[in-house]
Amino acid sequence: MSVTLKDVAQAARVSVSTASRALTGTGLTSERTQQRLTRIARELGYRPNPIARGLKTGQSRLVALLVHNLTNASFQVMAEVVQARLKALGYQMLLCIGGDDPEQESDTLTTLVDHRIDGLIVVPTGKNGPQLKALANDVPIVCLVRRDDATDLETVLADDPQGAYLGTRHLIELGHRRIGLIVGRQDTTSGRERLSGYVRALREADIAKDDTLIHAGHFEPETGATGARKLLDLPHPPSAIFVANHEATLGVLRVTAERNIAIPDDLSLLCYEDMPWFEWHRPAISIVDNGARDLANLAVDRLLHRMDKGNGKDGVREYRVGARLIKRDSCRQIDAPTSGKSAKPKSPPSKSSAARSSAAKSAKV
Amino acid sequence: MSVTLKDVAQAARVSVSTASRALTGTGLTSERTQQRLTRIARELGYRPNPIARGLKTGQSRLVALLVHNLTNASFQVMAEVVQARLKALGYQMLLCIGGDDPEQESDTLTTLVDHRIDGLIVVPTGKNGPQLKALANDVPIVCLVRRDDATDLETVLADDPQGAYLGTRHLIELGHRRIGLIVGRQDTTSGRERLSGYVRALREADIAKDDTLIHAGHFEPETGATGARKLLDLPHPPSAIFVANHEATLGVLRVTAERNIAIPDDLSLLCYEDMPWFEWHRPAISIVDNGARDLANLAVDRLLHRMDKGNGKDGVREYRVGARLIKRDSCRQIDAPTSGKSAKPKSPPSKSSAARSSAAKSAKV
DNA sequence: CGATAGACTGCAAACGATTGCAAAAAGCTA
DNA sequence: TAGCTTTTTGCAATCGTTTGCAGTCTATCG
Repeated sequence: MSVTLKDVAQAARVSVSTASRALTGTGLTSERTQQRLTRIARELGYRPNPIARGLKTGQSRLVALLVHNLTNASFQVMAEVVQARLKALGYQMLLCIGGDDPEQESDTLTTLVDHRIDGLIVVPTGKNGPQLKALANDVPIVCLVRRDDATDLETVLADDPQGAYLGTRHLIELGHRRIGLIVGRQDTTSGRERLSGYVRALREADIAKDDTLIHAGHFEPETGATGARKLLDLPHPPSAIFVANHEATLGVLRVTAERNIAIPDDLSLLCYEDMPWFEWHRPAISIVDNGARDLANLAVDRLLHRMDKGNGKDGVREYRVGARLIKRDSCRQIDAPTSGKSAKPKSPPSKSSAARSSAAKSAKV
Repeated sequence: MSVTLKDVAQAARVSVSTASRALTGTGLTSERTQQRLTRIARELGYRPNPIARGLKTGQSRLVALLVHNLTNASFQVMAEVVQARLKALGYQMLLCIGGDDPEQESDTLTTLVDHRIDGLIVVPTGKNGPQLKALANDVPIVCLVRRDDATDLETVLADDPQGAYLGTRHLIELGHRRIGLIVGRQDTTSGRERLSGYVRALREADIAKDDTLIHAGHFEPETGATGARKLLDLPHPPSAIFVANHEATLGVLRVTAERNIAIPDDLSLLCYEDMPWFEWHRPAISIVDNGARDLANLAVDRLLHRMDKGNGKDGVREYRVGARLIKRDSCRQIDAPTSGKSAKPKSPPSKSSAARSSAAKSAKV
């Protein structure tokens, strides 16, 4: 069907080996034949067959990215970054969706390695440590966003302890003392670390940790709904909720909408990881940004390094990418009942606050 | 490194060919050897090398999906559907992001075909017709969402004329006479067809088409912003805007927010294609749903058919998937100034309306 | 019992590239 | 021009499968 190296060689009246050497630019052919062959190849429209080449060389020029889903904006960004970087280097990205499901992850992993991918960036479920570890002997692997504790794979993580700390501190500085936390599964790195950041900020401010204010659950909108209901039904509900579980955000919003809770007047809301529309939402939603773009870039850097310099076990195994707070309009200053903290007023004067309340009422419809 | 067929054959003391036949289940081996070999293969952890197999058979068990981006919720859904369907059949999905950029599309296409993909579902930019057409000889291709007019490829389209018609009619039924339209590039099928649906609804209602109310532009948020400004700055601005260009939605929202325009009180807003958060937005945004899931499923059906039954030029070249209207809260009934149309009041009483206006003001901050 | 069909199996040639090794060609020195 | 080195080239094996063809074995039938 398509033009093969043999065709090119025949047309040029040289052997296939010479053709190969000329076209791959090994420098083992004379300048003249090289140029002649490149010309002929171009004229014939020759395109090397990566499959055949791969069989011989053991490389596929395929790099896989395995994420949980594509609804999460961070994963979207990462996919786009990884794709762009790899493409520039002549690799094709294989984007796989694992659904945070260990079985699917395991399946996909074997398929990928079967296909002799040259490298893999994976957001691990954390349940396939042994498999990942074994695979890492065959192919360079970099973990992203989550660590798989059963492995010692090179891992690029968001600075979740810091991010959660920053977010919590922000709320504290606004005068909140009862801060609800909705967070991810505690058997994941990110879940645990965000909780720890939250706790640290509380401790620093001498606020007692109240376990009834903490809701940990799966990475699903439903978790947010359940959590929000639980928190809001408390005898003494929180004045702010920190949704440190990205997927849960929609669930929380649903509940506040259902109950006509005005944000930020009745409740301050701080979320984790951006979504493109947070900025346009009214009120615009404040977030802790996990730096998805940086994470992806660093992961690619590390992977390329491994693919290039060998897949050995070198020194650094863990990289952290800084988180930062993006203040928008979903958190408000509250009148600190007793505390003597210096509180620069940040939210607009009462007029606006009143307007906001009525907005909340109108939303009842 | 890994276990090859040869190893299995040796362990079983048969020839490689027998091993191959036994394991691929050709039925050309005795029941006994077949079972024995499967057992041994399993024990040894043999996994066939798709590269080697591909070289011989010309198949890769790779199917590519080429979309513009991953921010568009429709593409997300499609990617997930396609991935799930293909995986169940033992194919790996290659997800590629083309950015609606002809050059990138062209690049990606050649790479994909080089990699001997078994099938391709593509949302074409429309600028690489000849190439697509040529490629279609080598590999089954199905176009999705957009048609490439320079080809006669099998294409699965949303019913955009109908969708735009439904949306526009909805607004008309609510009493709107001046309806702004923000729509995509007119050199794309979807762009043209949505415009035509809009026009048809207008004509049916005996409303004169006013070109100043129509803004066509690129598939980008910026288009929405520009369009919204243009429309709102009109001496006699529209009472409703139909954003029939999904990507433009955020831009429109930005402008309405900037200008404190209350939706739906000051302006009714109807959008095209869902986003997961439209439902949670206040007001929840009414949309015309393009049926992304159905589109993807149908595209997979058609592709599998081609891969299975041969890649010939059969009868039907174009499939349409119905659109439907999803009413939420961003469009309101307006007092028809003169028209005698029967108008069941749908929007809440004035009290709420007033509240909503003040909500708009509060958003100024 | 010998012939013959039918079921299995193995040999060897692909698939399209890469690559070690040795031969041929070219360049250089004397 | 012979002799030697240094390119440059070609042969052939190889990567791990699949598959046409021919050969072996068993069983069945006359």
